[in-house]
Amino acid sequence: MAASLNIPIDRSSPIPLYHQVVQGIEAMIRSGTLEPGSRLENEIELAAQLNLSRPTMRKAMDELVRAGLLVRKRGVGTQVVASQVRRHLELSSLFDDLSRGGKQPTTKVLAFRHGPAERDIAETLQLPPDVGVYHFTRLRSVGEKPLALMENWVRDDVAELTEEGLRQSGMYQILRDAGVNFRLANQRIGATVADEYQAELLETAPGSALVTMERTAVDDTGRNVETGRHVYRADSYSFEMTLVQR
Amino acid sequence: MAASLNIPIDRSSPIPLYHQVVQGIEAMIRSGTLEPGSRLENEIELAAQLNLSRPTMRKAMDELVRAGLLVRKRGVGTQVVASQVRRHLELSSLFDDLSRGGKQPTTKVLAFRHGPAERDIAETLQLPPDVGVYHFTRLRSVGEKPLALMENWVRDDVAELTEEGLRQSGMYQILRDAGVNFRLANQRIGATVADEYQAELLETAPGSALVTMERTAVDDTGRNVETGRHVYRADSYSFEMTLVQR
DNA sequence: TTAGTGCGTATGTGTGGACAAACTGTTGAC
DNA sequence: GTCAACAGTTTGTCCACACATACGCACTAA
Repeated sequence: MAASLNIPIDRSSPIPLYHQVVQGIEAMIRSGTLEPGSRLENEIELAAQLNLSRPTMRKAMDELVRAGLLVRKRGVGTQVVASQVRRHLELSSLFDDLSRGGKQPTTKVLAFRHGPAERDIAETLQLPPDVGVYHFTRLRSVGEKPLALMENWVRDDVAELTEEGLRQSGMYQILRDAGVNFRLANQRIGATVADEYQAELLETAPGSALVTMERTAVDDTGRNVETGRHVYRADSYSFEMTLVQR
Repeated sequence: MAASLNIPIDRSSPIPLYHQVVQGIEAMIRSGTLEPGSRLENEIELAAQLNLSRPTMRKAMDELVRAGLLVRKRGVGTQVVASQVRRHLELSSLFDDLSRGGKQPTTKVLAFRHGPAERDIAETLQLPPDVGVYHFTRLRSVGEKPLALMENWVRDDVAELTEEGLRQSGMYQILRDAGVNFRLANQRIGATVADEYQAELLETAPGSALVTMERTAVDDTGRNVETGRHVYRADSYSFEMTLVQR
């Protein structure tokens, strides 16, 4: 038996119709109203039920297929994916992640400098000659437990950063508030073992495992705004993601 | 000056028109014909140049925006992203990755078993009661250099696996050849340090850093086909990806 | 000089229709 | 009884059109 949708569509809302449908179906899947593995009515029928055109309905379903929540097969139909799906790895900061998880992250600024960039950083960020960088190192903890040691470089023509500001909130939040719209980031995840310096700060033993992450973030004007090198205690942090076949 | 496109469109090809455009633009960007940061003509004009409708043109550009190669701004136009963009982290095996990189991966099967699943594995794979698993451990090397130690479980109702087959090619290749269409995978990346067993096999020192990866893969019918726990030498392997803000 | 207004331009959203291609189950021939 | 051809269903692709909305710039008025 194919499942119908019962989603309120508000045509006066500023939220696009297809996105209202996306939110509605996602809510039904995550709440269990649409069971894993169940089959949906065909596109034409669903569009008619919600008084939408088929292209609009399809656009909504396209997004859900990309997100990995639905699976389509020509000549057969559309199904809800059986396994639970995490949200796609997002372009967010550790601070936001922890905050959303109900944790209380605290930040200690270990070093803070503002000036011209070293050559390798200037190259990584593709900096014009007259643009400098903020360079700072932070220790991020949850409760009393240190979690991450983070070194970052931010070009100084996108926002004004202060040591005080970095203590108060996440770097990404500050940059977003300053009008930076992040678009994408190149990221590399690896592993290393703690040296004495890292071990002392992270309150772990030298030689214990650390997750390493290097990231360079790009804004909507195509500038490389920020690059950083982070290490995380492996016993407290790992990267989870859902990969979707295209 | 806004850039035009010069892409051959073959309307008799089985490849959809919008995908031909995607391939064409991507090729122009990667070859440098379209320079990073350069602006494209507007959608209407580009569609006209290629004798396509605007929706088709937009669908192509949508994909490139999602892939992080283009950036659009309403009222302004479409630009090529300045920084170089890696391909999105794909649902592929280490074997494929190495082969594409021109390497010659070799595989040693350390253990191979076929039978009923342990309870935690049965739960992870959501196995029906009468389905068993293949359980095997492999050592993957490039040249003489060991790179990864991989333990996997595969449900036995999707394909027939043999020790010999696993020596010859990658697990994903075997499963694909057997008609399994992978759709998505949940994956977790972390770090650990090598114990004596791992160190000996990977020809490194106990206590050296290893990248860990756990993955469960889902096929297009929604079944959890495979799960595995891998460790990689951190000095030889890391995970690279491009995150795209949506 | 400067702040605000308006207009042109480009992308964003939504509709309707047409035909193609793939999969499934059934029918019919041998 | 087996297998191939066929028809029905459903998603995939493509087009033409209309209107909404955001951005940037030039012009205007205080």
